[in-house]
Amino acid sequence: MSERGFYVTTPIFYISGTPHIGHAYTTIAADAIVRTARAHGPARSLTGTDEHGQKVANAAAAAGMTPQAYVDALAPKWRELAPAFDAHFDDFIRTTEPRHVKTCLALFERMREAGDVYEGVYEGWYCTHDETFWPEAKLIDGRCPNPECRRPVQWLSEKNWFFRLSKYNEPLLKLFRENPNFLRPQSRWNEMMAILEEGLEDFSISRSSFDWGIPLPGGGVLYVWYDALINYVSALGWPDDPDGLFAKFWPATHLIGKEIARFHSIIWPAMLMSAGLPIPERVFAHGWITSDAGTKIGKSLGNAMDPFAMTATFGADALRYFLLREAPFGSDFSMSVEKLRQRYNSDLGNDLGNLLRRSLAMLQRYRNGLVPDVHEGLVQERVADLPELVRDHVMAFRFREALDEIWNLVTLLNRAIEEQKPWDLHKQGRGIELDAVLYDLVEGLRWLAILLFPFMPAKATQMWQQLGLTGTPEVRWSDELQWGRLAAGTQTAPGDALFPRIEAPPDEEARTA
RNA sequence: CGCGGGGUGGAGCAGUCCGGUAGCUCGUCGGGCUCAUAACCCGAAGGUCGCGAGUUCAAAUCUCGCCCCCGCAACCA
Repeated sequence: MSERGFYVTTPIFYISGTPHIGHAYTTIAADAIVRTARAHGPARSLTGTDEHGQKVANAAAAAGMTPQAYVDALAPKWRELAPAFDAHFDDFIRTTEPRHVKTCLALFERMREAGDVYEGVYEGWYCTHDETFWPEAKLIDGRCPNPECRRPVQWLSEKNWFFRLSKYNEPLLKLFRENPNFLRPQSRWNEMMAILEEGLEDFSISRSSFDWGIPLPGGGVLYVWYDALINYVSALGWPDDPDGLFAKFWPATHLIGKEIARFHSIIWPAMLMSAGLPIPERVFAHGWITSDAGTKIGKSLGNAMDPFAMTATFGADALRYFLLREAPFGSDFSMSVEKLRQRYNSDLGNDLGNLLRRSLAMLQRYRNGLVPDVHEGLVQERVADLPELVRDHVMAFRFREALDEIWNLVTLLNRAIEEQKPWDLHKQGRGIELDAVLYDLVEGLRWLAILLFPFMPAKATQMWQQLGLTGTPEVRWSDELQWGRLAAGTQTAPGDALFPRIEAPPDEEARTA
């Protein structure tokens, strides 16, 4: 890694929504990647809330509150999201904070100076109920095309600021063609290329029909999406950059859901180009989590799995593991409490948890829990290239592949026990061979704790402590993933089962919201 | 012609871009072991890779057509 730090962001969450498994997914993935990056060099992560827009204003009015009081009341539930999943973010930004307002206005000004912001008339058929403008062609019998609405629409027009997005059509095409990795996975790249090839149109970046937004000098407020995207640089202190964060960490890696790929891979880069700032390093749009029936998880469908309830049953680390191991990152996948339970029992309980327990139990029984002399050999050879493999996978968002590699070590150690049969070595008094196996096991487990820390920070720390180590496995990989760092004579401390078996499927409450 | 995803052994999925003995997890069956969370290890059974045609020495993979499932088209990550 270069001197420049690694910077990953989640989208900022729309404040009046309800946290669901999808938010947890993005949050967890961002946390795993930043923890991995931090094991190699400086790294920073950001999440936050998107608090402007007419919907928020309306909801606040309905609740009899000012918009500010309303968002202040809702912000805590989003702050609690990350900690509930053992995720740690270096910063949490709210779009109502002064630092964000300042940055937005500065960026707007830059774009205007560049000649990319101009005044125009924003008009179209408007459905008051849905708060949406519809193109003429979409209307059905002159009414709102939303099947659940179908109300009459009215012609609205207001004077607003427009962003000359069309000017960046060619530069964006060039970007996509020359740097296919700018947007991953491939399916999203294809989709966005199609949009670019169709041609981009300028769009309105301000509103004058309501006032819950960032006020512009000449009147009106910024369009909520325009304002929202800027959070990624306002959190770094641009343009003043008092702490040098922008210089050190920009450009970012944006982790998003596939439905907002257009905003992050087309509009946002265009805005940055206009302002003369570097575009994001990469945008990765992950897939959606669906229920067993293959239907999308969403509050409106009434099938949202409550991620908080799931952590109550299985623990945050198990949920983290499941989400990152179950499917290739980027595709949709379905989840259920039953699937989670199965993976929990087989991968975590049987393979990993049981490995730790049986290893420490033998060490306890045969060597009073003291780590024997360092043994170099086959296991050492086999794991030599593991850290690099895992790191490369994680940094390319291949979480599942990273975990597959790590699990190869789990299997290797379990197999080593079967093949070496420590209980026989003990009975036969073959102490040197017994020490060799036992060392391979505990040192292998130490490696596992370090490698698994980004995925399961709490459980990896428990492993660390049972191995008799102090602190946490949050260490520099280049320093600590050296075979033989586990010192002879270390007193191990076997403890509770890492992942106690969960037999009965949890009640239905855990799977519906 | 609205957009997109998908159809691979009992279940869930990789593999498809860059053709070449069809792989993983779970489950099932058999065996081994007894350190361990009835866990672990080994082996086996089980698939004409949705259908048809084409290209090719060779197709799950490329081309064309068709069938079926699902999501989006509502500011839901």
